[in-house]
This record gives sequence, C-alpha cells and structure tokens, in this order.
Amino acid sequence: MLSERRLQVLRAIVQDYVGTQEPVGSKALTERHNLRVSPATVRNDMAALEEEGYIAQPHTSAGRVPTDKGYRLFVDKLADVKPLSRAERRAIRSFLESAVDLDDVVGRTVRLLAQLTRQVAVVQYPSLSRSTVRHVELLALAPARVMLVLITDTGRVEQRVIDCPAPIGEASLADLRARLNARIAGERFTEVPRLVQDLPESFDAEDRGTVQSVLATLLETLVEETEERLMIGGTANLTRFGQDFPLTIRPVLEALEEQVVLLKLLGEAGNSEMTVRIGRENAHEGLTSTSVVAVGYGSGDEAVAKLGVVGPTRMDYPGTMGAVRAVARYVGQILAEK
Amino acid sequence: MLSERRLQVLRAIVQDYVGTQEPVGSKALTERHNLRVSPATVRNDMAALEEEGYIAQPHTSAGRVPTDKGYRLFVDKLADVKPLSRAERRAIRSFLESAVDLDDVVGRTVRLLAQLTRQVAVVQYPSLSRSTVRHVELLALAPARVMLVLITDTGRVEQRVIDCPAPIGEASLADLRARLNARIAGERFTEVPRLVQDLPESFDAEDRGTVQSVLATLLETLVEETEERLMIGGTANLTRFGQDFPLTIRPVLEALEEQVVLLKLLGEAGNSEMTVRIGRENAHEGLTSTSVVAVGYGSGDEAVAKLGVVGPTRMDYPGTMGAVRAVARYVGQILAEK
DNA sequence: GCCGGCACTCCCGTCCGGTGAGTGCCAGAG
DNA sequence: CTCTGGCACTCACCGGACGGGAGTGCCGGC
Repeated sequence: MLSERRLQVLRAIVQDYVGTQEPVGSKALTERHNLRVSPATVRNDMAALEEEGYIAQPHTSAGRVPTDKGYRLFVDKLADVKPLSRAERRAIRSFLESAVDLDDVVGRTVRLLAQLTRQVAVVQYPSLSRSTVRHVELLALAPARVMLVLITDTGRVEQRVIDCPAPIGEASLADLRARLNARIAGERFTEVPRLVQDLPESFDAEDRGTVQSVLATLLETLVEETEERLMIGGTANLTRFGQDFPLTIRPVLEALEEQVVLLKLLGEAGNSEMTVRIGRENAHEGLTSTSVVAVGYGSGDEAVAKLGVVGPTRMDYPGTMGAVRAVARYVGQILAEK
Repeated sequence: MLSERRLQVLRAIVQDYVGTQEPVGSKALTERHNLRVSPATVRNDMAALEEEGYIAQPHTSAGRVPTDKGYRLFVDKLADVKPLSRAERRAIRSFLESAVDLDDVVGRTVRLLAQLTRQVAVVQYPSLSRSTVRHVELLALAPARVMLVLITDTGRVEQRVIDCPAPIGEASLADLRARLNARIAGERFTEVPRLVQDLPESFDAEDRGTVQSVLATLLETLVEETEERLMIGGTANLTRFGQDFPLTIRPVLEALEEQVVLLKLLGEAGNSEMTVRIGRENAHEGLTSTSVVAVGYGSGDEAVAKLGVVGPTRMDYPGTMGAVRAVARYVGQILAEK
C-alpha cells in the first residue's frame, strides 16, 4: 500500500502534468506544492510510484508522466469533483432555458459542454426506449399510402411512410388512429407490442392487411429508433490535443464520426453514476489515448440518455467531471419542464 | 495574354503540385509532362506566370506553387470536370437508394461525398422555402396546449408546442385542422401567409385567439426553418491537410461548427451552376486556406438545397467537381422518387 | 526515514558544412 | 523574336558535433 505522502506526490504529478503538459521532475514538484520534503525524498517516492506502474518516464533522465493506471487512481481516490461557480451555474441555466425545441436543447447542451470543458462534447438525444408515446398520427397521403407520425413525451417526432397492401378509407384510418391512441398513448415503448397485438382482429378483412402494415412499421420505428442519434461539438478543441498531430487526432476524428462507436461508448457509461474511462480502458482502438467522461441525464428520476466529453487522457478531471455533472443536471431539469 | 504553352505550364504545375504537395521545379515539369521544350524555356514561362501572379515561390530558389489566382484560372479555363466511372456511379446510386428516410438520405450523401473526395463534405437538408406543405396536423396535448406538426413534400417534419390563450374543444380543433389543410396542402410555403390570412375571422370569438396563436406559430415555423440545418462529415480528412497542423486546421474546424458560416457559404453557391470558391475568395476568415466546391441539388427541376465539399486550396479540382456534380444529381433523383 | 551531494544520462537547441534542387541571366542558334 | 545550353548563385535541408540544462539514481550521513 502506498503511503499518504506518495499519494500526494502522485496527485501533484497529475495536477502539474495536466497544467503544463510536460514531464514533471522532482525539483519542480517540491517548489510548486509545499510537500515539506526535499527533492531527493520525492525522487524515492517517484521511483516507488513508477515501480507500481502509476507513473512512467518518457525516456531516461526525463521527468515523470502519469500512466493510465495513475490517472485511474487519481480519479478514484485523489480527486474531488470540482463544483462550478454560482455564476457558471446561472449561465448554464439561462443558456439552456432559452432553447425552443428538443433539437435546440441538445444543440445548446453540446455547445455548452464543449465550451466549459474545452473538449469534444457528445450528447445523445433523449432515448425512445425509456420514454412514452404521447401521440400517434396517421395521415393518408394517397389511397394506399399512409404516413405514420410518432410523438414522444420528450418532444421527439419520428415519421415513416407506409405503402399499404390495399387502399384504406378515411373512416377506417380515423378509427385505427383513435383506437391506437386509446391503447398506447402515455404508455412505455416497451409495452406497445403487447398492447397492439390483437388490434388487427377487430378490423374488417379488407383493412386488416393495412392495419398490420401500420403496426409493423410502428414497432419497427420503436426498435430502430431505440438506437439513438447524437450530436457532437467542440471538435476544434482537438487541436489543443498535443503536438504529434495527424497521428493522434485522426483516429479520434474517425471514431467521432462513427455513431455506433460513440453510442457504445456512452452506453457503457453508468446512468446516475458518472463514468470515467481512461485511455486503454476504452475498447475502441482510436480512443486509446483519450478519456471519456460520461453520465446519464433525464427528465425527472430516470435517465433517458447520456452525455459526456472526450478529451486527452491528460485532462483536468475534477473540472471536467464537475462540468459534465452540472450540465447533465440542468438539462434534466429543462427537459422535465417541457 | 498568356500564350498557349504558358497555360499548359500552369496546368502542369497545378497538377503536379496537387499530386506531390511540393513546390514544382522546371526540370521536373519537363520530365513528367512532355512539353517538348527545355527546362530553361519553362523557366522563362514560369517567370512570366509569376509576374502575372499565377504562381509564387515559397522562398527564393525553390520550385513554384500556384496562387489562388492560379487555381482560379486553372478551374475556369484549364480543367475539365472529371466524370466518374460507370462503376462509381452505380455504387453511388445503389448506396443512396437504400436510404430509408430523409435523415438517412442526407447522412448517406455526406458519407459518400466525404469518401469520394476524401475531404470534408457538407450537405444541407432540403429547404422548406421552395417546398410545399403536405399536411398540417394539430394535436391537443392538454386543454390549452396544442402540438403543431408540419409535414413537407420533401418528407421533413417539424413540430412545435403551442400554449393557447384559451382552451379549445376537440371539435374546433378538428375544424381548424380540416380548413387549414384544405387551404394550404400542396401549396408553396411562400403562399401560406396569404392563404391563411382571413382564417381567424371565420371562427367564434372564444376560439379566435387560439387560432391566431396556431397560425402565428405555423408562420414562424416556416420562416425559422427556412434557415436550414445541415450535416457535415469526413472531418478526419482534415488531417491530410498539410503539416503545420494546429494552425491550419483549427480555424477550419471552428468554421465547420458554425452552422451560420456554412449556410452562408453554401448560400453563395450557384443553384444549377457548380461554384468553386478558392482560398481568399471565401469571405470567412478561417477558410482562407480552403476551397469550397458547392452546387444546388433538388428533386426535379428546382434546387431545394446545396451540397459541397471543403478542402485545401491544393485539391484535385476536376475530380472533386466531378464527384460533387454526380452526387448532387443522384440525390436529386432519389428525392424525386420519394 | 529523510536529506545533501555527486556523477551520469539524454533531450534539445544551436551551429556548422556539404549537398542538391532550383533559379536568373546571358549568349548563341534557329 | 524564341528557344536552348551553360553557368553562377541561392537557399532549404540533412547530419554531425557540441554545450547547457533538467532530471535521475545512488550513496553516505544525520
């Protein structure tokens, strides 16, 4: 087990390295943090920390740099989430409050998070899987063509055009619309399949095929859209990444364009607990030199989606975590008010 | 006026420089292109071209590099748009054909364009201003709360929640919905204000306020959404930009995140004519070292939106222009079929 | 267990000198 | 007037040499 002072040394190393981006040596450490011991002692501690794999030297006779394991320990044991200032919180709130619709909320959240953390922000659209149906609308576009519009309680709208096997009359369509809404409005998505199961039976034989098509499309939409969309922003902050550019940045940009990768990344994050994935802890190849800080947010008690930031492993964890947590909270509040 | 051979020399310089990214000298030129004259002659021509401002030397005793003006001339006079191969065209078509909805079409277009050109692709969502109303739907969420859903002929859906000044009954709402659709379904957006102008008068006094709210929101949606959304992709290709990284790439990434900037950029492009903006021809500060190739696309005869790519001024203009043109055409076709 | 001192390691910036690609200019041939 | 070969010149670039400096490990004393 590491002594208290060694942990302090590790903490100091992380803090300095995050600040300067340069390997930190024993002398500089004792000067900047009042550790009350001499550089020589710190050197011994550093040797021990290196032995344990918490820090490393880029090359002999250079300062030390934290390893992924070092950051891990720092995040788990040594760092407190840094709360935002009152002014910042107020700014967040008022910025988010002036959003006009869901797209705007998400867009603003992304920009906010990117600006606060000066890193790349990723925000998932509120999920359909947890949410409920507010309304289903059916419109006849042509005799045998129907448009299905699904509206969720989070304010999201999905639409699909359906080619029907047979023409359907206005009356039957209105009937279907009414019955459908009576059954599933206000219900969870997961409940929908069960609730509409026997619906076709109550229709005339001639309309039954069409009803089945509509229901099939509805269920498909629910499933398909459970895989969410997301918005990213602040990619310009990647330029602050490091010096050896193309090599570092390229795979990150590529990963960021792969929605699937990002969704998986966010999916692995905890809902109420903030999750920090450091360097190689990230499964994806291109993100092994980044850390991801993510958390769920939601309107009310339950998390409906995730948001987070992607940045270099050498990031200001307390600050980033503070910003992510605060933004998640406020977005949740805003959504709940809508 | 420049002699024919000098133009050929300029063309050769552009081609070589685009290929190698290195200043091109007189000897290399005569070797790679059979100009049938000696390096010395070429040198004289290059001196003339430099005099006229078409090419420049990064420093004395280095090869020449085209200037913005040089690229301009190249694009205007010396280059033919390079058509895509049959196989490429088929691939484009089948890739776009399997899109399921509008979002998917735009998403696929962006990916396609980014991949074909190996640059950053920008695609604007089909505009509402040129398009027509397919259907307006009104849903009572609560006694004094109505949701407005607007569906366009391009398959786009916009929704707004309206807080009404007074409760409105189901019947009145259905009435309003019916009359509204009767008047504006199939009409151009620009016509809508005129068409709904006198609608409130035909309602009872108690509902009139609500009707006015609804109409106001509808018109607002039309105006607001005329400023379009867009999708970008292929940002990872920015890493192939050059060597002096952070400096070059940062402003570009920033510009790409500013929807306003991009929209303005695309807005300046011609509708049916492909537009190429080279280097400093771009008004925006951050894009002075990039070129933008853009063109309108549309379902049928009229362009409803723009698409294009952003890349270094040193880009393969014929190839890029070919890809942009081809993609725009096919997207137009796909949209027309929907 | 802590500390001062010391020798050692290497990165990094700087300063050459050589090399080579490229240029401008000139004089001569077509 | 245009093209061409020749020639001197200019720099960017590369590699090696070199010193300074920050950092380390280790040792012996408190």
